[in-house]
Amino acid sequence: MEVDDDETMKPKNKAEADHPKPIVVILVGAPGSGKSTFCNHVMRLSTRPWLRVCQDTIGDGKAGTKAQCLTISCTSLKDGKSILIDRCNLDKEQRADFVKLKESYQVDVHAIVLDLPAKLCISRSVKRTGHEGNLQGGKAAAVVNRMLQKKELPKLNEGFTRITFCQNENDVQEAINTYATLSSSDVLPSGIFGEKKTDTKVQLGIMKFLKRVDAPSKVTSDKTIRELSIEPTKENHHVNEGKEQSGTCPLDGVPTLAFPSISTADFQFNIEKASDIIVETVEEFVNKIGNGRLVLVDISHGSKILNLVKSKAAIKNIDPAKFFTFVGDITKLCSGGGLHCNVIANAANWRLKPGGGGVNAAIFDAAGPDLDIATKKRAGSLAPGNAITVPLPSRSPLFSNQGVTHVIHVLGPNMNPKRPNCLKDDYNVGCKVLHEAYSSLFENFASIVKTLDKSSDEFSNCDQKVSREDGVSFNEKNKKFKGLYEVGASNKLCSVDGKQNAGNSGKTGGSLIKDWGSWAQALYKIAMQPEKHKNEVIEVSDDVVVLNDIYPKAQKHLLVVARVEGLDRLADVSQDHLPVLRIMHDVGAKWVQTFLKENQSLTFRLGYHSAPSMRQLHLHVISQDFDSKHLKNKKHWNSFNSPFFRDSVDVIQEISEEGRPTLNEDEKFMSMELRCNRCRSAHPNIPRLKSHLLICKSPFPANLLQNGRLLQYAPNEDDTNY
DNA sequence: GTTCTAGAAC
DNA sequence: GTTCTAGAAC
Repeated sequence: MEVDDDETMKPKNKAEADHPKPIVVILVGAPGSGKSTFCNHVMRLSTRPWLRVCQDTIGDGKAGTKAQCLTISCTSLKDGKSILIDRCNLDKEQRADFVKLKESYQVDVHAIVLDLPAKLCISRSVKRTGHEGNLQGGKAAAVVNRMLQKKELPKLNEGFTRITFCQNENDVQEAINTYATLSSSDVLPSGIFGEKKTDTKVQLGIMKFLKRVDAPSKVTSDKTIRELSIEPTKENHHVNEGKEQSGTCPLDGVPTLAFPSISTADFQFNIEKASDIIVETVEEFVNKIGNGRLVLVDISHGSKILNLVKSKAAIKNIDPAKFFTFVGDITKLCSGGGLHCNVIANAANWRLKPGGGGVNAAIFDAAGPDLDIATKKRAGSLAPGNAITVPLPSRSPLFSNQGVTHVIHVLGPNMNPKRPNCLKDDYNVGCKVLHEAYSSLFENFASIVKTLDKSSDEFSNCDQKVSREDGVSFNEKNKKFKGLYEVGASNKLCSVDGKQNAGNSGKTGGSLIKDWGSWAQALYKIAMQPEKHKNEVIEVSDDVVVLNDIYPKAQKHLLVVARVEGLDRLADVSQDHLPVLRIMHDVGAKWVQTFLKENQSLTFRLGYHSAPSMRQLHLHVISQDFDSKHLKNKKHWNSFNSPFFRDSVDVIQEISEEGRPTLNEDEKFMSMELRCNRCRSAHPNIPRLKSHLLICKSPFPANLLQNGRLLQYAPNEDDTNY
């Protein structure tokens, strides 16, 4: 791909050169940060017509109002003059009206953030005399301090096309040079420049969730910051190789789809036609993606497709907050460009295979082998004009480093005779297929946004911050409990008089005493006297009683309770109990078949809690949707979705082979991070997990699919009509 | 097991 | 200010 060495882009046609677009540059900085100096330097050196709009002097040399600043800004933009908004603009609200000029006048709006040390601003303010804003001397310190407290750094989603952060004099000088040398016809690339990764405001909760409670300690040098910016010069790419920063992308809470131009590279689709289709389809979908936004990304500064799309989108008046173009590497938008995109589109090949060069190779490469595996689970191929969403496993570097939760593979039409399914020059079909491809892509994204909307207005925290690999070894046994287990096992069949000691029954003849609270006796009482609990019991036999869990943790949640006196919990089980365990399993499995006849989409798991809260051995028969208002906390989740839950089939096998079951009683299982039982993605809290569960359609992990641990609908040949 | 609630997190 | 967690009481 073509890469411009020059940061600026020259106009692509004569019309553009004849009518250069003015730009709005909003200075953001405390008093004393050097805003006026910045403006003066730029205006002195620049050949472009500029107007400095300074609220301190706008009223005939005296302080004026924001409205006056806006009026004069409008007039200047109409005259083709670029403007420098020289006021503090420290919070979003102060800037908003000026950012809106972008829509009214179809101009780029840039921010220059003079984020210099407070001390410096104060000392300059204190020292200076004759300041336009009458802010000097002793009171300056207090004012600057107060203003800095409510400082809100600008973000792209406010509507800025470009933001430059300056944290020291060198940064300022560089920004002055950039703007001073900007001719009337030059256009600066979009994006965030010069942002210090260490200053990124990452919420503590998120860091904690990532198990990176310590704030990032690595201070990046100024040079490094530039390398991490989105400027994709060859040199930068080389230097920056393998140096992505992880988890430090600003979280602005907006679901964002980054997508490359489909079919215009290797598939040689006409760029002019492609740009029309992109803009048309974006226009069609921009109001169907909720609070989401679409970003067309290209790695090259001089990208023709980006420029074409940008200008056509402006003509169509597409909301620039909902759709914009971005120069950067689509696999490094967060770490390299400061733009968090939770979803990225891949210009895939029909086999959905890695490699081949271009975006496809880059994305598969950056995502690691997990993307290939996850893709294969979804589909083996893709037809032109289609798109398919693949949730990215959380261990993928693209997930952990860039916050990408989904990759949408898209296949566009091919016009290249050297590639499969070439349409030759049939643009009638080609345009239709490309439109379909983008439609399908945006539909996929819309459905992701929809599900995220359900979960929270603070979307970004949900999936993006998930990154850590499991820190807990599932097979690790807890020594303390293993010891207790052995005592329990040695006391097998030790009878307990529950009636005599209802509140404190336990094992005698050993040191292990299990103190069952009075509230923990309910199942025991029902198992012993089911006739007294006819309303609760749905099946009773000599060996078991079956009842609905009164606080079901899923759509279907039954308990099969053993009617063996003294068999309080799994720790009490020995080979002597194998028959009753098998009966419990069979009864559970029979109920599953009943439920599956009603609802074929359910999946069930049968198992025991390693350390139950309720007395009397009971088998949980639970559907795997976990769609229940009673599932409220981490313990609820982990008791069914960590090694704490022991599958009935495994328990039976272990007892048969080793004489006793493995217990995973350790409290650590209850505090494990909340991971989806299907796709294994981690979630920060129960509400977010539950929102995710409602939409996750991933297949169950391999370990659950083995040994009959999961019970699912299997069509019976007798039931078929053919 | 749940409910209640303080206080932490957002 | 609201949401969420986690510990105590039952």
